[in-house]
Amino acid sequence: MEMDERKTKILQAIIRNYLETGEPVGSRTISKYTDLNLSSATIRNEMADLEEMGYIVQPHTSAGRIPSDKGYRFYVDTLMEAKEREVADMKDMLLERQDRLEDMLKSVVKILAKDTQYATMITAPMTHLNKLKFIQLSRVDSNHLLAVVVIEGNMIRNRMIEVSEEIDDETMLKLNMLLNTQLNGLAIEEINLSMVAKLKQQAGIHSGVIGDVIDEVVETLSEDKDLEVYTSGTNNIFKYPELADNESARKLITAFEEKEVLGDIIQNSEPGEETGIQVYIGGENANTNMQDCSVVTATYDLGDGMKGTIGIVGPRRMDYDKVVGTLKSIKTKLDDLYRKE
Amino acid sequence: MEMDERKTKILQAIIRNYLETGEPVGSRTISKYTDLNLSSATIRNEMADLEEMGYIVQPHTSAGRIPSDKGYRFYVDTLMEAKEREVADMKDMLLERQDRLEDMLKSVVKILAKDTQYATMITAPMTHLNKLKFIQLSRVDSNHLLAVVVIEGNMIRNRMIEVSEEIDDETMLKLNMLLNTQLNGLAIEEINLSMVAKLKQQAGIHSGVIGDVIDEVVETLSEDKDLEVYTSGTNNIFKYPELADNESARKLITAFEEKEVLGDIIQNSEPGEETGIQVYIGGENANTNMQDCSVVTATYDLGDGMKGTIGIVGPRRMDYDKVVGTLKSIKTKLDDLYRKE
DNA sequence: GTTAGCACTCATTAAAGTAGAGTGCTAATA
DNA sequence: TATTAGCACTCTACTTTAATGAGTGCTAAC
Repeated sequence: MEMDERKTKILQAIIRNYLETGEPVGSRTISKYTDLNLSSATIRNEMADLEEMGYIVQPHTSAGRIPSDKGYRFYVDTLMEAKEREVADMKDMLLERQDRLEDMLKSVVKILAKDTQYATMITAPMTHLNKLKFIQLSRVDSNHLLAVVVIEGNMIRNRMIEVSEEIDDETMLKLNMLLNTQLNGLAIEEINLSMVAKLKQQAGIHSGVIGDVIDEVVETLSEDKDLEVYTSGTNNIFKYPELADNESARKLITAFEEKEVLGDIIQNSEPGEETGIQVYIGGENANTNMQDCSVVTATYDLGDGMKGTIGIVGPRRMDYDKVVGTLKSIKTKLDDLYRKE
Repeated sequence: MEMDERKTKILQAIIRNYLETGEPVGSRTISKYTDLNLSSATIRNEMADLEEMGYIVQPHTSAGRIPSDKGYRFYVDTLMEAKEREVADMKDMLLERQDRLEDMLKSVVKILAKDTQYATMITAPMTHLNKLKFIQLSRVDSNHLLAVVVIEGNMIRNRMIEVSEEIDDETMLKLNMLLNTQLNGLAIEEINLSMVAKLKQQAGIHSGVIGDVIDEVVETLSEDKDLEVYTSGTNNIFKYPELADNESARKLITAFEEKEVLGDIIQNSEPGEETGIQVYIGGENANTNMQDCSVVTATYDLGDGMKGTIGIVGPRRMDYDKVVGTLKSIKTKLDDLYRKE
């Protein structure tokens, strides 16, 4: 049996209706809902077919139908019309362009959660592929040095280093020069052992300090592998009965608390062809805690290889049109934001 | 009517039992539970008295009694024996003394949540009373300066500053000198307008940049008013039926997501006499979202006026002995940690 | 002052009955 | 051949009723 136009229309009507109400939809409803002018009996026959094909299921005999994962998938792939949607407040916010990326991300998830009424998350752009732009070593007090590392894209990392020997101003200057001339422009993968040895040699009697510093720099650079994830609107899950029961809620809250888990989910999402947007429906999610819900992710790109991901988590019956539309719009904005200049 | 020893014993027995089971306790249970050798009828009479005095309540006629807020209060104030409790893992962790305070705090809440099975939170030590220790201004690229500010206690803040005019090395050196000689050792409150004016004057043609920098510095220093709060074990609330229903859970999750709210709660807690530990039972909580639960806070002190707060949130019938004991122990450890040296 | 005994209350649970939504199937219709 | 009206059937959700039992308050006896 294959999908004809009428079946498609009916399936669409079922899904649309179910997205709205959250109740199984019956044949009579569809008979009136659509402009097909078919009796409920005919619809019933078609629905039996759709069920056989696996697009819809019955929670129990004598209930209406609800979309299966396959049904949603069909809807998302071929039926959905996601128009870019303006998000209020977002525009102003992005125009201001907070100088702290962190604050910007926090604002984005927050606005997104408020706008969509789902739980949202966003990862800071990954930087471990990036290049060292600038290192500054300063003496804070007699036995503490401060290493500030700036990475391409102006991400800043700093680190206190304890030193046993006191270091005079002249040496500081020399060390700074050394570090900057040798390391700038390198990606972390390029900092290998032989280079470290060379640096240490050049540092002479201060090779110990240089060693420490480089260790710290490398660690600093690799450290954002446990990348930051910001979340918002977790409480929105209580708006959807299918997620609000004790067990599901616990699972989700746990997942949202353990940012590492979130990071995995969000990071493993394929960039998703041309759009950069991916939809994972129910069982399609790799993470077991997420198989009761749907996750939509969007990869944004701030240029210089700095990519991050936005994720929206809601019930299976989430408003895919709206969510995808919103994400498209935000993705575009973020992509444009830094690239323009 | 006043509290005699027998009433006290009975009240204690009721509370202990209720803390364990979460079920209203009846007179017969107490009659067997205690070593008073009294019949249930006698207990009933005493319980009627205790109810009249407001220490216990009946959910409904023909149910046993449960402690009222007043009852818990009495228990916490005079009946509880909180012995310091070792927390596994904690010791090792603190000995290592992560160089990033942030990581340390994250570990603490995590371990605490795992140990107590309640939801936990911790604030980073407040620094806004602290003094500027060190400022470093560096040129990152032609139109970006990086300001790194180190505060007493080695808290680091940094900030990118956009400048229109390019600044040469010599000027950078001068500006750095100027900033450090003039501002070091000052608390934020001491940086006033006349001082800023003076600095600008001294900076001559670069007064614009100096102005920007000072603005940023001041903002940077004040910025940790929206202080960091780390949380863990939020999902533990689902372990306690009285908090796990939809409405209560939503409230709590929301509170835990909005760190500002948490910050208020945790910050407004009185240091709590000699122990530094405070217990807020049910309605005693100022925040409306928290009135279904109990909150125990402890103020820790890393020296140099750097104080932070730990909070544990659980049901009214939380194991106060354990929680207070644990907090005492951790508080001591944290207090000692940095002070020793 | 303490306790045994008893009537009473009320939440909880189970069982039974009712209503209604929706289906599948059949036979009639266009 | 496709569509539809009609009907018996199914199953959930809700309401009602009854049974159970834990626990109380009170009284009278010890």
